[in-house]
Amino acid sequence: MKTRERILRASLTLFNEEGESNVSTVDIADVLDISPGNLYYHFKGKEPIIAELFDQFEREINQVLKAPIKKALAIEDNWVFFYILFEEIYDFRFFYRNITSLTEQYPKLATQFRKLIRSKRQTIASILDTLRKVGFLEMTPEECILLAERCTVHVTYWPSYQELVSPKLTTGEAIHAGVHTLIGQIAPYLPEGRQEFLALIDEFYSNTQE
Amino acid sequence: MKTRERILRASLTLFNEEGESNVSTVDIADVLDISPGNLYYHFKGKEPIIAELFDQFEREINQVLKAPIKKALAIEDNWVFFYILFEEIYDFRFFYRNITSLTEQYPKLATQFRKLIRSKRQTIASILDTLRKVGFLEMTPEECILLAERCTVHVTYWPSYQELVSPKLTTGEAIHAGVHTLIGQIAPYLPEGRQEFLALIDEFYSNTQE
DNA sequence: GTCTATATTAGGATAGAC
DNA sequence: GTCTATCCTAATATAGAC
Repeated sequence: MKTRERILRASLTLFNEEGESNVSTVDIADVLDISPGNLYYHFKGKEPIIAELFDQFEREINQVLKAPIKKALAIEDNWVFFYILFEEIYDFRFFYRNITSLTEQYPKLATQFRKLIRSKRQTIASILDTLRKVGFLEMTPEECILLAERCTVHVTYWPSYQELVSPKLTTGEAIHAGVHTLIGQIAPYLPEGRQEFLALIDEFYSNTQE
Repeated sequence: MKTRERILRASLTLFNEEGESNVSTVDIADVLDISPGNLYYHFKGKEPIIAELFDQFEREINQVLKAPIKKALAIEDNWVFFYILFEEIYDFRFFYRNITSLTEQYPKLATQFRKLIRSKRQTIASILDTLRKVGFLEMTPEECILLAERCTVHVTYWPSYQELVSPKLTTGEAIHAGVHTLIGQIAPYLPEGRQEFLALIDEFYSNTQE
């Protein structure tokens, strides 16, 4: 693998594990056994590294976001959609752990992040709206918009919350808990059988663990 | 006002406005027109300042949290409760803007913050449970617990979300939007009339603006 | 209590040899 | 492309005079 690519990978790992602000250019060079000078030959500093990582994240998440729009969704597809969305976020979770300080330090990120969140909200809203129109969910269009916004907050901040209150969970457990809580948010709009619905999602999770 | 107290006030303002990591001890000394040496006479650095600010926040928020438990609640009292809770959080919002990096840098904070969030969840859960028991909300005890957790995530991260997606809102507008969205989360468990319920909260807000 | 002056350190960044 | 050496800067922290 080329040095440039190795720097990106190592940075992502370190940022996720230690938090971006706790990782210096020297730290990155250290784990790669290259000199700081070498690192600076490839990237002028942390900022361009982060910018490139974000571009990569943006591309991947946009793949995820545009997938469900294509087809009318079966219910289980939605669960899968949220699992994949959370997994993607976990892969680049350092962006979410400290959104505010990152966007303060790298103003370009603020614009990109805002745009990303808007896309997420938009996608979630159209999924919910589809489910509403086919009668699977019983709600007004206004409620649908509010719900989409709450779901957006949820997918954006759940990983941070989880890490704060239960730092010992594995990623898989944290993601499942996130999806479960998210679905719990949608369940009350089912015309009936919301308990059964929540049980189904747990069953689904158990199956994926085998 | 004593210098020690002035340092605390100025630090809180600066932290809220600029973000904790963007404020140095020299910055704090500057706005107060005192020397960095003088600041270090009163506090050994930013850490003890932050620790003392958090203690203060903890005391105040605990006042807020234990209030609603005392009495059976009228519905409007709950709105007021959430307004006050959000206001308190906004007063010390720098803690919430970057929970993760703060708790990484000051590990003591992590423990305290976790405890605080547990109290919040506990209080919200008992409010909801009361409303459930009197039949105002229709849900199982399990749903009640899930809802309390979602509400906790919401009050914890809403300010950050709001600041990210709509940085131009005034504090008052942001808080109202936060309460509105929060109530929207509870509304679906009303046996009936959830639209009217949401309209009520807006009306309530308009009244407070006069 | 408060100041000035200074020490220390860590991180970001570059020049020039290989 | 990579290294070594070095510089610059900002932030933390302390010593000692007033």
